Amino acid sequence: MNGLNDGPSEQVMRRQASPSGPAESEGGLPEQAWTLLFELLHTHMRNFPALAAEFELSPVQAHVLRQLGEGALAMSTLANYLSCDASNVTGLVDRLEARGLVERKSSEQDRRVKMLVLTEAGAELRGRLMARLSAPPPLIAAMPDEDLAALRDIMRRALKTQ
Amino acid sequence: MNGLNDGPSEQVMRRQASPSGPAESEGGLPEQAWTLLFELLHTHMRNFPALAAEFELSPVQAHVLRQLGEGALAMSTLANYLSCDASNVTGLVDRLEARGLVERKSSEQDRRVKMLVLTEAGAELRGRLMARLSAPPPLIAAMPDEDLAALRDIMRRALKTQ
DNA sequence: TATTGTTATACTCTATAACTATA
DNA sequence: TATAGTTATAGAGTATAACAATA
Repeated sequence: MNGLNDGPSEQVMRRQASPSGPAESEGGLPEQAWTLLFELLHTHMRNFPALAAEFELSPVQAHVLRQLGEGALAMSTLANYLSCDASNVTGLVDRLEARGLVERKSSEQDRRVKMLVLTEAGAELRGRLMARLSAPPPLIAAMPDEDLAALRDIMRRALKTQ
Repeated sequence: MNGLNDGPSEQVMRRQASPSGPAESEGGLPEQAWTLLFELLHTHMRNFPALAAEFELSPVQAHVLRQLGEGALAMSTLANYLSCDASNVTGLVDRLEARGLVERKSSEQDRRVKMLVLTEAGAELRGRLMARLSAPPPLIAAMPDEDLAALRDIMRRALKTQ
């Protein structure tokens, strides 16, 4: 188990929206919209370790599995993706390899490079992880269809323009 | 420095949208909308350690400062908020206290409890951190006003209903 | 010479378990 | 007895620095 208190024994002291950001009414339109998204975002970030722990993965390991689904990746590319030093990736991959989730394959073109690929077990675990990650959180699930469609269209445009 | 490669010496190998989730067209409206938001979310999550490092904070320390801005918090409440064991909070607060950012104050009502408050320096740092966190990311900043207003209104409704 | 990955070392974050001081 | 916080210990994530193999 990882990243969680077991019991619901706590006095929760729930807070209203925006426990952190500036008043939502401040700033221009981008700030107003972002401040609200920020809420959802940080709630999700807070829950991510617990979500990864459901699969007995650390948050970083979950990121690695997520990324590795796209195909083979050089260790250095992974280090870059994770914004961490290459020396970390060695240990990170050691542990994933020990669990039989990934494999190192030496590159033929450049024998310094080691490519990472998911094992069958790794791909299976990744599939379950991705399904879990892709399940809309309650706040999204509760939205009316009209808002969901608008949100989808807005995000489609934004990601396309990017 | 923390959580970052220094140079832009890497071959970036950028990917298109959705490096992870299921096809965006799958599922119902909630899944479609969520899959797109998911993209933005994980990009933000990936950058969070680097962002915290700009203030020489670990990601967790940044979360603590963010949360502590709302007022005094018992150590146990903070542990609950962070979804971590109480024993971690001791060390976490030790380090923040050593840097002069927070203070422990014994509660008068229950002398077992220690309340955490920001010092003046802590409040100042938190202010700069929050300003940085609240700055809309490029993807949001580039949205047309019409989409921003719609997004804001949708999120307002969602957070209110919650 | 420069780059890829490893090893060595040190610090932070995390968990569990045993302890203390209060309640 | 139960709870809030600490201490002790161990494993994982992170950084820097030095290194081997390869380019």
